[in-house]
Amino acid sequence: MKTNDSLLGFALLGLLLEKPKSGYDLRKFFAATAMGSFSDSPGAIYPALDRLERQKLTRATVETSTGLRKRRVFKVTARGLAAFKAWLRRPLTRDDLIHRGDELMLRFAFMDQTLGADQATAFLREYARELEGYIPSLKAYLDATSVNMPMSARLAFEFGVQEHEAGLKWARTSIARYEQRKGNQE
Amino acid sequence: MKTNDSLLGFALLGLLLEKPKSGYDLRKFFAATAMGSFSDSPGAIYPALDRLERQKLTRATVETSTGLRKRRVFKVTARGLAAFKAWLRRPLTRDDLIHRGDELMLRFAFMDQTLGADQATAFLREYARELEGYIPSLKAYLDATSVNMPMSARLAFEFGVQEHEAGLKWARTSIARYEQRKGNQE
DNA sequence: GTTGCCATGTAAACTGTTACATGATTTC
DNA sequence: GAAATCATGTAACAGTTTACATGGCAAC
Repeated sequence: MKTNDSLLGFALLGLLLEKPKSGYDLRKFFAATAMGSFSDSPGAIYPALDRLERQKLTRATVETSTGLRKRRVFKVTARGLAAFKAWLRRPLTRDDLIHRGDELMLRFAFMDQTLGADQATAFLREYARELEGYIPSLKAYLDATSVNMPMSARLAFEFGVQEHEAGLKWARTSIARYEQRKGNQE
Repeated sequence: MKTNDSLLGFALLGLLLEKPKSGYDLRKFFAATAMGSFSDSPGAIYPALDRLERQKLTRATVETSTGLRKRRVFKVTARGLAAFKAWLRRPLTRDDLIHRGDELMLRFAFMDQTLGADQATAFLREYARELEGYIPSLKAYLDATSVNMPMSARLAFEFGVQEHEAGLKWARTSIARYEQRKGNQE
């Protein structure tokens, strides 16, 4: 079921799940919100929409009613929803932590909407646990190798460590917020 | 002097400036250190080295002496050093902050070595100042739009804000460290 | 009747991924 | 002489950027 390796495809699916949209709507959305780091260029979005449709993850219907030029409005199919959920549920690896932090955040952002709060909380716990293992090993590596680095190189490396530490802190307070909300609802 | 838009090209220049190396050396380095998020695949590195050479930013000399298979060892030319410095000195824009954080860190990592501590400190000050302007506007945007977001989407957005706050904190302590070192040397 | 916005699309160039191919030399 | 390691490279494919092209309608 390996859809498409491009983050853009999943971002589009997630946005289309909320409500069917045209390519132009999506472009405007990306231009307005600077979400993730997706470009609003037609040369990226229209081909990506074509790919989704070829894989039958979306289906387009042409609107002429609106008076303006014809719009192609895309809806996510059942197959598309399944592929999207499979993406959200992928196991979290250390490699994701190191090389695909953006993708993890994108997945999490859509999780509440699509899988519910419990799954979102479980994801945060997994994320935190993985960081708890990774950060010490990264620090050990830094200590071992940074001795003869120029100062700015060492500081840049430390920045990387601190980013992960900020991520861990964020995950913990986020878990607490989910639990708090759950407590209030009962 | 617009070299090459690929970060990899600049990363290679920076590493070659420290000491001339072969493609294989560079691959091993990327494999061992997971620096930035550069791949150690030959399909990325050898073509990138070819590009640098075509632009006369590096020059290769073939070694046969080592006994093994011939190595192509790359040296940065004067032109290459100039292009590299121009890259390091590019003005820092808000767009860099939002979309090219990795590139800024890579530039900073090489700064001490190539431009000296004073320029590196100046860069940190610019970075901090730009963040001081950007973070409040990002928070205002978050407050305005997050009201009707699902919780996980709002949290993902907050993560983005907190990453920038961690960056600001990092920049301030890094400036202090440069100043401290300068004080000690005098 | 020209400017501007809505809305779609395409073509060329560049970069990176994956996977394969090759040649030489040391080690067992 | 088989396997491992050193070292270089290429071919096919996917995705993005940039820039251009087009067409209809609205407003002035």
